[in-house]
Amino acid sequence: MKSQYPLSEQGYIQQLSIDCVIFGYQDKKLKVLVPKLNFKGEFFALPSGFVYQDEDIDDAARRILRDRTGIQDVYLEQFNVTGKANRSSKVFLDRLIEQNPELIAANVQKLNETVSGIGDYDWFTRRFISIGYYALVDINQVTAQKTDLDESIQWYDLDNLPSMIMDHNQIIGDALETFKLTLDQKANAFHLLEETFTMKDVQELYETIFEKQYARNNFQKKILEMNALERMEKKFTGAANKAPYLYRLPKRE
Amino acid sequence: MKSQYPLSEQGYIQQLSIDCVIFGYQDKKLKVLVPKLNFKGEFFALPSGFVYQDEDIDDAARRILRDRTGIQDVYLEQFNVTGKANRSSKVFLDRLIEQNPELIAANVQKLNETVSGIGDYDWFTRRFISIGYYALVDINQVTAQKTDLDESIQWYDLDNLPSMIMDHNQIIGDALETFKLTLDQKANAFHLLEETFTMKDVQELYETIFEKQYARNNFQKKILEMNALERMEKKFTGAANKAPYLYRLPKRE
DNA sequence: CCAAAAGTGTTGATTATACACCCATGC
DNA sequence: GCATGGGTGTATAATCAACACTTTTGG
Repeated sequence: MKSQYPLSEQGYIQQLSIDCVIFGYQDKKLKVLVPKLNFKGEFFALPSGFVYQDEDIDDAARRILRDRTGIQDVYLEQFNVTGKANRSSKVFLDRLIEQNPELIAANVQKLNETVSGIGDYDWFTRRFISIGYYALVDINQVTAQKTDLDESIQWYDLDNLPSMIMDHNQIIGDALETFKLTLDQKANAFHLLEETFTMKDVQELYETIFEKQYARNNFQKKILEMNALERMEKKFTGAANKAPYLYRLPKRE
Repeated sequence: MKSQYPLSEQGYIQQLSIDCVIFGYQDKKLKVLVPKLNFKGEFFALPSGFVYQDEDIDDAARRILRDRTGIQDVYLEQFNVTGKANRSSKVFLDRLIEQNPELIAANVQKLNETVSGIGDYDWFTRRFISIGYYALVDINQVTAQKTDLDESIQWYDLDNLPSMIMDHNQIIGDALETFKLTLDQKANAFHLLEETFTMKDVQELYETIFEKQYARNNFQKKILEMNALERMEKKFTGAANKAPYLYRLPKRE
């Protein structure tokens, strides 16, 4: 996926980037998958990328997720566009170079090997319009893999995010806001759970997302009345109590 | 606002356009302001434009509205991004040229005088990502003015729109859908009315938008409970009945 | 004083929340 | 049988829609 050529010659649409906010859920916590860039200094950046000339923007978002995190076939929603005139990664890149002075050395080959190689400085520091996507993934099903670009890629609790480059913290906030605001409408929170799940799982998820408690029986009614779930066989856990039903999203054809 | 230079040299962001859907309301009908292009043939196109390098996308949308329709200071909302790989105006432009063969004549000066001058054919027929904005305007306050680019600019009933170029009919549909879906949340429908209005005006507006009837008293309660309106003095119409209160949106500071 | 339309209060239905009960499960 | 947690039914509260009544206005 990497290229010897500078970004400006790889057939991308100019000045347009896609930023992906990947939400996961575990232990009653909402989490975001955040890569840490493989440079000296603390540089956390959302999985981002550009759009090929012959590629739908939705496909670009999926490709970026796949290449950067190893995650395939996830639920995706576009949530907004950030387009301030002064929005560029110049401040971030200059700070990065300052802390990684070897990058300006005449090691041209190495520069071009890194995707954000400083050979692309001019291209990269132009003003960028960013289309934001959020993804909802089953954190257990997915094993995020870092690329050469990343020193690490890790899940962070939503209330304990690292300080990120540019406006990426802001973008995460916008993604969360849109997710919560449209959740009832889209009924998409289930994508954060495993393929099958109990009603208790759903309730705990909702309680985490909206930060409030629900009554067990009424919650069950509300969810089932959406007719969005398929009831499966019971789940025998070995515990000394009635086995709960399992549910899943109906197979999409 | 026009330029002798081709579009590619005017400092726009490449392959990024803004399309504006301007909603108005009159005689219990929702309307959209649609310019008809000043060429032979029936070419209806949303007011569209591009984003300058040093310009916020929101500002660009406002500028496009102002330059193309004469409308200033309107309520604007970004609603989505259309980014299919095969999205370009090539089909439309070729049809336009076919019906306007004089455009390919060697009259270079005239070509460059028109904003969509065919001198820009290559630039213009590239794939474009479109950011959609919808505007809500007071149809009485606003007198749309056509530019040289337009043969006419006219309000069309939403249920009687002309067949438009590219995916512009689709974009209008998306704009309307988002408007309706977020209306309660944003409480922004009032921007379609005059500066002051009666509760009956509001009710008729809502009945038009949602295509259903409301009970007068309950509707009044619902609207007032939003606390979004300021009650003014009464409106004496001369009719032999109780004068209704006037309302307005509180002055924004 | 009357007709017309606006404003507001009151009732009834619907829906949402709280409470209660029963059921399955493994020890 | 009993403790535990799940499923479902019922009562209560709150919300929303329907009805009724009063007020204002100009003739």
